Amino acid sequence: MQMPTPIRAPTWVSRRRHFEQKLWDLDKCRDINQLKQMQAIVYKSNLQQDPFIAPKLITAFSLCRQMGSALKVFSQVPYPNVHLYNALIRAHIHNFNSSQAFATFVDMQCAGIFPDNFTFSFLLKGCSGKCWLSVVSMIHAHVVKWGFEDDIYVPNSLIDAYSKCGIVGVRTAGQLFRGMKERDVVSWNSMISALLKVGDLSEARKLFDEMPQRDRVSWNTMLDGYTKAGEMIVAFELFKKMPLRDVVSWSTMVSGYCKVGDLEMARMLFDKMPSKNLVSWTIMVSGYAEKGLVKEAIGLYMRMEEAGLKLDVAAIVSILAACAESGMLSLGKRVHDSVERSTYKFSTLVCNALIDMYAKCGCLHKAYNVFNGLKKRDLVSWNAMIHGLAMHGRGKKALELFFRMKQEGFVPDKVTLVGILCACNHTGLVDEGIIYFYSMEKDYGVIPEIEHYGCLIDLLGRGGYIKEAFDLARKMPLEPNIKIWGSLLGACRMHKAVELADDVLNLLVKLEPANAGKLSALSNIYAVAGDWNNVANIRLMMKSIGRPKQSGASLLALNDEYHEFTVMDKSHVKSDKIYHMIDGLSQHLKLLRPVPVGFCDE
DNA sequence: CTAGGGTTAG
Repeated sequence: MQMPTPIRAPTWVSRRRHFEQKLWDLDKCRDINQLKQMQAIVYKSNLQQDPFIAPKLITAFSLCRQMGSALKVFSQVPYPNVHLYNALIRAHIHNFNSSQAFATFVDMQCAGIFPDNFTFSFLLKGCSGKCWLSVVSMIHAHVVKWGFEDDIYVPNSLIDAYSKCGIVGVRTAGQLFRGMKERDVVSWNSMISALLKVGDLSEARKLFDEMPQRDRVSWNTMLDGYTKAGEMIVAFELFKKMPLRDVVSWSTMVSGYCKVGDLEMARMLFDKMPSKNLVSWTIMVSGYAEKGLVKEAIGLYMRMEEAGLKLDVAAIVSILAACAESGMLSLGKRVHDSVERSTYKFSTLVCNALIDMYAKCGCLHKAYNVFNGLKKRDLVSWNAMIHGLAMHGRGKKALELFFRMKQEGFVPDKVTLVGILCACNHTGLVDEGIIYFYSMEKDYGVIPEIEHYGCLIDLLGRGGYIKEAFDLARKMPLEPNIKIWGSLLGACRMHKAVELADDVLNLLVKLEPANAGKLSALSNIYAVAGDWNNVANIRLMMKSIGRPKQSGASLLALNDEYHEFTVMDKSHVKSDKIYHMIDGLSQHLKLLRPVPVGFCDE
């Protein structure tokens, strides 16, 4: 039997349906040209005030970064309703303009439009990533006032927003959570994640065990909590217990083992993963790179490329950060090559990572090339370049750049000032450093933090103002950390100040009793000064701690091969020649300049 | 017939 020919709808019907569908999905449109076409159709059909179409247009424009057009659409509706206001609030938040979102919220109330539960969810989303406890509390008050505290979405958003406001916020979130009439899995997960953010593993675990049902996010969140804390044994137990393990679970474990330095275990899990994605590969490659395992890192990176995976911004940035950390220039260059072949070479984020990587690897000219070629520099770009120059003794150049960035209208932040102090420090500009430090709050509104104090103390110590450095460390409003004592110790050694080193010893033992490395540095100071009694004391102390000092090693990369050196290392076959060379070099340096800092600034 | 929640891995 012959099948009847299907009746085809006339083309105009299908075209109309086509447009209807398009209008329906208007808010999902992410292509600006298509969007403009659609807008023309909307205007032609006189639908620009349609209560269903107008919000969609606003959303679409905001997603295409066209806030001007979005605002225009809004202004053409004579009496906007809640939906339209909500759409505009969300549009501002999509464009990272929370203050405009709040302004819209105020406008809306002035216009006599009541907010609804959506309004608050959107506003709270605008607080995420920020630490705005007072703002969140204010929204919370409005939520109570308008009676939305029992709408499950709103308190869930509140928990999330509070959880980003430090320990106080998390406590408030906890109160809110306990007071909720009903909680869903999102409420529990948000609360667990909040507790983990402030490092309260045990409380998080309590909730995790208590919650009525757990989904994969619950398990993965808890797993991540343990891996971030380096608790790999507990993490592994949880991992085994999980009813279902997805890519995230596996990747979390791989990442955790990488972080604790167990690359073998990490690789074993990586190989066993049922499925891998870009993130998993990135974790493993970065893990190798961060630990300086060149062959493994590059080998895996190449396999990743062969597997046809295309790096995204996050992958590039993580791998480059790992390269910067270990000084793995070879892999960093490969990543740069692949960046050059992609559109990411215009990305400020990616270029900043490249600048940092090259600077940390000592390739200042390459860092500078990237910096110069950058179309849109942001504060991070300047900071990375300034810091890079500063670290390598090019303090004058760093300061020059600092003046240029101010000229171009950038406002220095705390990171910039660390770079500036570092520049002064590594160039022997003691007076300048002191001046910058004591005027940074007045000039740039940056209140000195521990890093800034650390720079200044190091600067004073190196400059021979040991007494002043100690006084500052004792009098500063922050608790000195191990790095600060370490730098004071270095200063004592450099200037043979034995009596002050005694003070450091007492404090150091209190702060970090097991840090045998610092103890041995101290014993060296006594040794230099010929105080053999104290040398013996410290050796005894180190013995009682029972952890021999792990000697610090220097790494030198030559043609993708790493050479490791330790103090007095004689293991190299040509070590005699090497030491001969070093002796010659230091003789030469002594003749050049007696000061140990500031030797290579142009 | 509109829209919303958690971000859990790099």
